[in-house]
Amino acid sequence: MQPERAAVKGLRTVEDLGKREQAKARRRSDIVRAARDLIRETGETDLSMRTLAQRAGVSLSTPYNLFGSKRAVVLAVLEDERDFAERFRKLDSGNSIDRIFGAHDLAFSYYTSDPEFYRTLWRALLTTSGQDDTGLATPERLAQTRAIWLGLVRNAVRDGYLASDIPADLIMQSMAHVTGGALLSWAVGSLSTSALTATVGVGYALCLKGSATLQGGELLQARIEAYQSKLTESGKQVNERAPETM
Amino acid sequence: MQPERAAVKGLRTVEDLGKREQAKARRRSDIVRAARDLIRETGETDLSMRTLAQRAGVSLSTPYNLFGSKRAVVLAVLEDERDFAERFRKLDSGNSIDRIFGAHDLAFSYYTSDPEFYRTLWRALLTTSGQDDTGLATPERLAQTRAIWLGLVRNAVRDGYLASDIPADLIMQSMAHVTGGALLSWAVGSLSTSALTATVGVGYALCLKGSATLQGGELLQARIEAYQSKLTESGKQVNERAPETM
DNA sequence: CACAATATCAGAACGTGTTCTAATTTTTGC
DNA sequence: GCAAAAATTAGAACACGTTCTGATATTGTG
Repeated sequence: MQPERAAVKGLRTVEDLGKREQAKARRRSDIVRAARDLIRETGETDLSMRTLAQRAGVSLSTPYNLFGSKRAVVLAVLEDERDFAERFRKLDSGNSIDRIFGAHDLAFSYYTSDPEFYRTLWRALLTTSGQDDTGLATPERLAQTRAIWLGLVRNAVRDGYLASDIPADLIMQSMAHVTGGALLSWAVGSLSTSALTATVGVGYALCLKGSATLQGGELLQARIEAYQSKLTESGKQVNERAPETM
Repeated sequence: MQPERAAVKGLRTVEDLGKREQAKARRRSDIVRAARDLIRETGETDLSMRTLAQRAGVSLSTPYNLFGSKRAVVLAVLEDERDFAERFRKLDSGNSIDRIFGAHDLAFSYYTSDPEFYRTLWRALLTTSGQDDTGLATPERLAQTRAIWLGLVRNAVRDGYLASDIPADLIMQSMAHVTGGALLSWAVGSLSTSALTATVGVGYALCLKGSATLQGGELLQARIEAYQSKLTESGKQVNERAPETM
């Protein structure tokens, strides 16, 4: 609302927000950076708002003024870290099925490349009570990733890999739930990092194969078998526990 | 360990555990009952360990002695409430595909019949830190439900509804993750109670259809369309938000 | 420059899950 | 019965997320 008011008064442009807003932005990024560094350093030790404020050189009240809750801070860290949309645009390999799983591998490469970090992040998101309206992601991020994945699935339909009898929305929603369930199991420790990507990949492939044409079915079957061999491979080292829900 | 020691000394049978163990069992059930009643009454107001102890007529330390954590108490409430395995045995309708979705409807009827109660329960499970080994369910319960669902899927394979090229374990795991993701979305409030059962049903059907034979594919397609109409029906009243993860 | 608005600050405070200590009660084993 | 063992108890304590209050500095406006 501030920029709007400023625009009405004709004193400031959107780029130059005045010293007040500049200082706020600086503090905001200080806090996010401090949170990220703290998680990276202490790892499993969950970051507390008091140590966070101290590290950011800021009062305990300030994060609450600027973000509203610890959950919001963690969310900001998550979005600051993941430039998924940008990196996503750079990948255009193979057919529309390949591109779906390319996006999947890209998305989960964040988690598998730094498991401690993202596990702590996820755990912090789950632990802090969601009494405010914020869910597990920012509305903007939600809309963005939703649009991306919906486009991917629709392209697969367009290219004749998926039949059009089942709405792309439903398929995408099931895939999203597979993601959520797997990440939940992973966050609580009952799904190993080495099995994470492949497990979700199998889930995606199954959901998609449910509405696949003959042509798409072959590609998806190959995907499933590839992920399956990865699973048996990693399953030898780590004794896998059963999934949590049902 | 105690009953084992008693059996060695030959003083007590398994049924008669001595007054000490009897009193412990009584306190245990008192605490579980008090927790259940408190959630049922106060609903959204999360139950605190102090009010719980007071309600159960017990010290604050006792729940920690007998259960170990708040999470464990909530877990006990959940298991005390759901006699799924018993009620499951009583349903034997139609073919093996029908039976899968019968079990699904039964399982989720718990949630939809008393949403406030189970939402609070789930939220308490998520919120309390899982630093101990307990996940989202007791190991025994986990093994039990896992065996049930694995049997259901394997029966569908046996009856020729599903091909055997994809292991039943993988299919079941994907279904479990659909469940977990949907329940997570539901717990944080981004999936409405009216859409819960149908949404998960579609996810199940998609996962299964991914490895279905022609015969099974038709049954599953019918399921999907039935759930789909339920979703558009309930979607008119409630404005649905997008799923959280991905 | 001076006044008003705004934001941060230090710090206390509340309620939470959890742990700990010392005292007390209850059961067990002989 | 009596001593030992085991469990519960009251209560303080700790760290946490969050909120609130009043003081203090910083910025915008005339």
